[in-house]
Amino acid sequence: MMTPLEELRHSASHILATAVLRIFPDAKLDIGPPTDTGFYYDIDLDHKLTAEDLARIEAEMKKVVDENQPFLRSEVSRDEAAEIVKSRGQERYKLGRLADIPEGEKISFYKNGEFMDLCAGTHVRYTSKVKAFKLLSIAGAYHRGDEKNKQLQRIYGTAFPSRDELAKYLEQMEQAKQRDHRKLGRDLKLFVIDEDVGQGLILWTPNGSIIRQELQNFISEELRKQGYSQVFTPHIGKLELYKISGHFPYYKESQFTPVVENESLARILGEGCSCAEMVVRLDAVSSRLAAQINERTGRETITPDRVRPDDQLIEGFMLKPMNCPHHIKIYASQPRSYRDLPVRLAEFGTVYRWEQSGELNGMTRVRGFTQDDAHLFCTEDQVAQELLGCLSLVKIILTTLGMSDYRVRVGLRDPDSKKYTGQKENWDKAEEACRQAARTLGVPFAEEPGEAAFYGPKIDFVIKDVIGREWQLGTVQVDYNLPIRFDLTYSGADNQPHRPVMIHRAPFGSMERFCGVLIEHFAGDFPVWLSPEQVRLVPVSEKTLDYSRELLARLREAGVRASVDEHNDKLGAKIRRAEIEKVPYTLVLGGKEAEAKSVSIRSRAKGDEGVMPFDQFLPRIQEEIRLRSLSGKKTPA
RNA sequence: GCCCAGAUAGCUCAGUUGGCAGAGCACAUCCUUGGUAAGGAUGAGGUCGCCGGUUCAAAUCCGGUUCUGGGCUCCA
Repeated sequence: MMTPLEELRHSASHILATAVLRIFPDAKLDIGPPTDTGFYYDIDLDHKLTAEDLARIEAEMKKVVDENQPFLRSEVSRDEAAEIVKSRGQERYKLGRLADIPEGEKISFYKNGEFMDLCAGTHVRYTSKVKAFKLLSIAGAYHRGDEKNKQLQRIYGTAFPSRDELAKYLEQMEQAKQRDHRKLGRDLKLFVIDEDVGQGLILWTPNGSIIRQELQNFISEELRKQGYSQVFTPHIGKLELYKISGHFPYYKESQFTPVVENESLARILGEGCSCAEMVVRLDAVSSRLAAQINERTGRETITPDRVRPDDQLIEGFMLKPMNCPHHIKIYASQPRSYRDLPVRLAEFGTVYRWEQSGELNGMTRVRGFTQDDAHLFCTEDQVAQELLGCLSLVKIILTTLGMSDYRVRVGLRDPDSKKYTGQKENWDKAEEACRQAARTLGVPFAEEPGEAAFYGPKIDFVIKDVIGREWQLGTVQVDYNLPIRFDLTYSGADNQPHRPVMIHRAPFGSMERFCGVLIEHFAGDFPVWLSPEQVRLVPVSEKTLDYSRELLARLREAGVRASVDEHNDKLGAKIRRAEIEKVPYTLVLGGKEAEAKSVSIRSRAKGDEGVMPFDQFLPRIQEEIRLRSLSGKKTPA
């Protein structure tokens, strides 16, 4: 059953189809459902739709609305339905859609004017009910969402019960555009992406680097409190490392091509090795490694066809697509006792993944990014406690940033599938631990069977920003697989080797995505502790330039980020500049202030706050920074 | 990767049927020395994304390519 709004939008999509068929009678229709924000219709049409076509179609839709056609439902048999579809020349997609309807379910059509569509309904009574609508864009969309199928043209639009609501929605879209991190990133000089450096590779400019550094400092402080050790590891690792972990060639598609050693490359070229052969050899492993992995995992994890003689193997390195193998090697670098556990290794680790070019987006979807990563090595019994620790960290940081609106998804195994590694009892324990941990947060959480990784259950964080958009950021994952593949052990109280459990966690995902979300969350109005420039000193005239410079030195000495506006402009223009650059505090310095060693405070949050001695202002802002207070933030619109 | 649309000064954009490259903001210099969101004048700044083609002549037309945007697919 549709909500009234969905009904309205669904009806709008039928009106869209009606209009399209009037203009392009040979259009073949697929489906046209309502969405969260509007509706679309997928259409197969040789003519490439243009923006002008969109205007024409919209005008025709208005006519259909004015014609005030009733939406009429009729129920028919399966054979009759097929006949209707064929008689209208719509068999290309509609017959397939008809076949999707389960046996025994009612088959219905909805008719308005000359248009009739296979449709479960429901609809508004008359086309005239759809008063406030707008077509928004044309996009390509694969039939049934499968990239192997033909790509259809999708027309997106939206509809609301009233024109006011439509106008409000369009206004909201406009505002969202204003706070887009790509726009703010450029305006506030936070980051750039350069064509010559590469797509999806972020260059953090000085201002953005300050924000990232402050966040990292903050996270690091919390990690130290929680007993983490910070480590550094290189950006590359040998191909074999990822063959042991199983990431290569399994995730080869989403990794940068391996860096092949010069000697290896020269030898292969000398042999006149074909491309196909080269690919096989890249994937291949030595018989020694295959035997090891198969022994450890207790099954034929590496099949004999992947094994090649040593002289055919290709030596090379990979840009690391994840940090775990490196951290595992740190764990494995010395004997571990149960008394040492948990070992918590944290790193702001930069990883590289080959995202498809069409899905790159600003800072939120990139090819090189730095995870706030950590790997916890613990005993079975410690898993639950460690999960709690991970979640409390998330809670502290999100609360500090004023992002307390979030939910978690607990990914559990699919009870019917056999793809999971590890023992059932461990899974049961780990899943229950995830469930319990999520419960302690006091935020909504959903259990999703089948969403677990093959090596363990996980907890995902979905964060809602101030304008209601949701962002999937980090995850916490329990892993039984890698400790086996790397043969990790610790000595237990019984003096026997035991297998540790690993927890992977990157609660904020990556610094890039997190900062991107943060930019939009704050609309660039960062709290004082995160602001690249915390104080702008504005001399009323050149006469107080010296006083301004004196205060600048004192602020810098005190660790406050500040600058003097030395432009030859009037006060109003300097205030405006500070306002546009979103500096939280502007100190206006005229003759009176210089005389009294005071400052006239204008804050981003409250405007003109009056005059105060500088010696009083300094501790005030220092305290605000120290507390990582949100109070300096402009109240969100 | 696929579909569609773009790319002109640091930014936002104009540029007609192919005929000398434009505006506003920002920037620099000078005048002005000021009291809470734009004082005035002058100036500098461009191989019109890149490569090739058509043409007497290309920002403009054609082909290719790179990047960007909106979607689709994907996201360990």
